[in-house]
Amino acid sequence: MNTHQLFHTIHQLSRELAKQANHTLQPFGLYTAQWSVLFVLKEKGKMTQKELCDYLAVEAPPMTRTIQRLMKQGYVKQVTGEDRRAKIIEMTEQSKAAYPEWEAAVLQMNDRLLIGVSDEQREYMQQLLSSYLMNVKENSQKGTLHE
Amino acid sequence: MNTHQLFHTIHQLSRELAKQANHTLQPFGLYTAQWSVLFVLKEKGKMTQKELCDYLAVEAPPMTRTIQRLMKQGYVKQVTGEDRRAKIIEMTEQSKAAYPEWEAAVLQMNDRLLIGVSDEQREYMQQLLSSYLMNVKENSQKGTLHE
DNA sequence: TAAATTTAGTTACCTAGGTAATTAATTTAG
DNA sequence: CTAAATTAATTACCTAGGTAACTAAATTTA
Repeated sequence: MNTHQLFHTIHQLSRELAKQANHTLQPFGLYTAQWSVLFVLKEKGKMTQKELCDYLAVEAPPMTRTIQRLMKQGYVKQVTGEDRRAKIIEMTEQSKAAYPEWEAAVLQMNDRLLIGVSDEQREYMQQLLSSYLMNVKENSQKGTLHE
Repeated sequence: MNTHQLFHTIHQLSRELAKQANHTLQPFGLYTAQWSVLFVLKEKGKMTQKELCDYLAVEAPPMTRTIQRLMKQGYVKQVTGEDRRAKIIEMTEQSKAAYPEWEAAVLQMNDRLLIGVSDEQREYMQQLLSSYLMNVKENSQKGTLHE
């Protein structure tokens, strides 16, 4: 009963947060997947698609789709670098200009959703979840390891 | 930075756990969505689709799909009751017979993924996440409330 | 250096879940 | 008792993300 419940709560919370985020981003024509890429690009500067995949822990195909969509909207541009396989992604002037407004909306949402959760609780929750995530990633490989 | 990170960790953990669960259930021809329904039916007995939706916090359309699939596999049957709008869902003899094997595999997986997380930590994590989830659901309505 | 292997990205197809609109049955008002 | 409103489920279409198979470029290896 216990472990099932934990799984279910995490899953439900993830969906609920995504729903809220999409609702918050809707006025700007953005969805959570696109927002996550823009957020990372703003923090880290230009990156290849591979680096974005690794950083966001997403497989390559969904990343391709998200980036193609961001390009269509004019929020991101692709540049070919030294390695002609890789595509370097960077924000456009347009999205750099609009970014502060998007971020403000997201931060306001985060604050609203965390009303009633103390800083300490949030901090500890982050710590527990990170450690659990690491465990899952480590222990998942044991099933497929050969000896 | 903090609240973004929390969101990201929850999302990533949810996906990683689903991936593991799908991998565990694959030999039985089941996916997580189907398993979650079978698990609830086993615990609670026969239920209408609406009750399943409420219990699992999933919208009606995905539930319709999951149930149709379970019916095709012969794991579940639909019965019309008093209220001829509602469809009552119950497990078949086939799935009742196979259930213990499925459950054993899932419990073994849960235990494996929780290696390195103490019972206390798991308990507290559950508590924090539940309280956060309740918060999110409450505070989400404030945005759309009229006064 | 030529051949084999690896790597970055894309395409096609899959599951999971959400919203909006629709249908049919049931309740509630008038 | 009839008309309006509500409710359970479905259909159609959307986003998010995953796997497998493929292409093209770069790197290893023989």
